[in-house]
Amino acid sequence: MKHDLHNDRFLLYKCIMEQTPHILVIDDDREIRDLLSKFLERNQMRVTSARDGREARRVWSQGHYHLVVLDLMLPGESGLDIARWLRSQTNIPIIMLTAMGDDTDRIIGLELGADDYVAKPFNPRELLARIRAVLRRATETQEQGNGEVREIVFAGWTLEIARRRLLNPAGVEVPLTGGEYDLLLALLERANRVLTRDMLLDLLRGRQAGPFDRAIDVAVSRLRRKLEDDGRNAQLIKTVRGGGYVLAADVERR
Amino acid sequence: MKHDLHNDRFLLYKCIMEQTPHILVIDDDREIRDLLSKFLERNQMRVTSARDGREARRVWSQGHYHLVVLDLMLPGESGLDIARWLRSQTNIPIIMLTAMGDDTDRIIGLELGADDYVAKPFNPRELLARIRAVLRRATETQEQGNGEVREIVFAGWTLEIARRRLLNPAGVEVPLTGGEYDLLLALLERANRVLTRDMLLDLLRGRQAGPFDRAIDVAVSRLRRKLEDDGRNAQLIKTVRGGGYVLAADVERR
DNA sequence: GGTCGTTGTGCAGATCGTGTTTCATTCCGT
DNA sequence: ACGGAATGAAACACGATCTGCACAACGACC
Repeated sequence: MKHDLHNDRFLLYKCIMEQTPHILVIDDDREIRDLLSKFLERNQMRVTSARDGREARRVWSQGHYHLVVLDLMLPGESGLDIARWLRSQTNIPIIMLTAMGDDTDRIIGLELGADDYVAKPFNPRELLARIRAVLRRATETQEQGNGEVREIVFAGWTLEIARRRLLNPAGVEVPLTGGEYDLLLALLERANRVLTRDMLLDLLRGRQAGPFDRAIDVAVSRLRRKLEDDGRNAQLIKTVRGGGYVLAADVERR
Repeated sequence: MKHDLHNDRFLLYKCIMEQTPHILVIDDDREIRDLLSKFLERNQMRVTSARDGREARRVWSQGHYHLVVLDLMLPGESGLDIARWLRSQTNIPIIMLTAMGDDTDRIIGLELGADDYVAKPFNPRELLARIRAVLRRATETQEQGNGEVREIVFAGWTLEIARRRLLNPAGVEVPLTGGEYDLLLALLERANRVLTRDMLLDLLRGRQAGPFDRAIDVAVSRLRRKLEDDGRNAQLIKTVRGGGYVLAADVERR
């Protein structure tokens, strides 16, 4: 599912800026808890797990969570009870793990206020997708009027975050590829600080630089052309020989 | 995020200042009433329900509502009668629940001034999305002074909400299928923001994308053709490679 | 049961983005 | 100056992604 690559990047960015989402997994099966921890953590989420209601409540009181993954079938206290208890505390999003893909379960789950449910046995990737969808819905509705950064202005240019596009000083759109946008954003966010190729590569692609890796150079070159910033006597993106690149300009966040 | 104290206070504040939307659900099926109450309430809405016209009128006179969800098929007094009666009282937004594919009902309902309709059996999330959309339209224009949004104008085209139809710049109707209308509305409502396929699928069908899901692509393609917006150099619906689609145009709500 | 309209899937081809290669140019220490 | 290392930029190549078409599936309506 390559097509949500940019969304992944966006999530990554948000994680760094705000806080990576923190998931509470409640399941009695140790294997599942471990599997989920590993898997979700590999996908930029923090995970805490609990084996039953008692542990869940204890853990709950000690941390802040963004979403709960809850097994409906627990020994002792039922998952439904835990859901009810959670609901009495907050309106945190809940994803239920149910036994059968039965519609009855779904209705019950939704009545109790689950935001989604996943049938067991489940595919971790599917659960991840649903977690993301639920988190997205949760944040989308709340950050309507929120004072987020909408655009970044520098040297007459404007980068619109929501639309992922760049306007030149005359206000005309200059089309950027995904990679170019990411690079520019990375530079702007650390304006006036030198970024090594390693850092940029790690930031943008999450990989290490090979021995003769010119990827960043080329990306910078292409971005410079679009910014009408000639490479030899570049004004905006200055190269630091043996060091990396700096975006040299006053930036204003709005 | 939602569950922390700060945000709870904020929500509380919002509730008091703006009033959480108050929904009146009119349906004879007890299960549906309960399901909707639970589901909507945990999505920050107040819900009152009535099982028939008599109860609806009684409840109506005792409270103040922002939107009505109305089942068309009621025993005794028809849903259409209730809609007519509601219309004689106010211009409160109405969302109709219709039996699957009953086109006649749909037409009548829309002519009576329903703001949207949802086919039964429905996905609660889809209904929620539509409720939010209708409420958003209603309040947005209220703030601008005059009444409800009747149509959305963009790049010369006009989308008539009440009649669910599209007029080209010359004023001629271009017939849209249900899915095409929904897609266009979803794009218009978030104009100039990138929507991933996941989001669109979630918004339109309440489901998540499979690994080779081409549904959205095709839908966009077909919509583009009707909008005379050639795929390769599309002006209205731009594709964001690896990201999704954006409707790029100034939109005016009336 | 047949037909039509709508929506999803598979496939082939076109397009676009990005890394690599290559070579010219610049920088800097010697 | 000279030469090696670093950088800029054009050309190329490959893969990922998008589009359009044809067809299949599905349900509604007659």
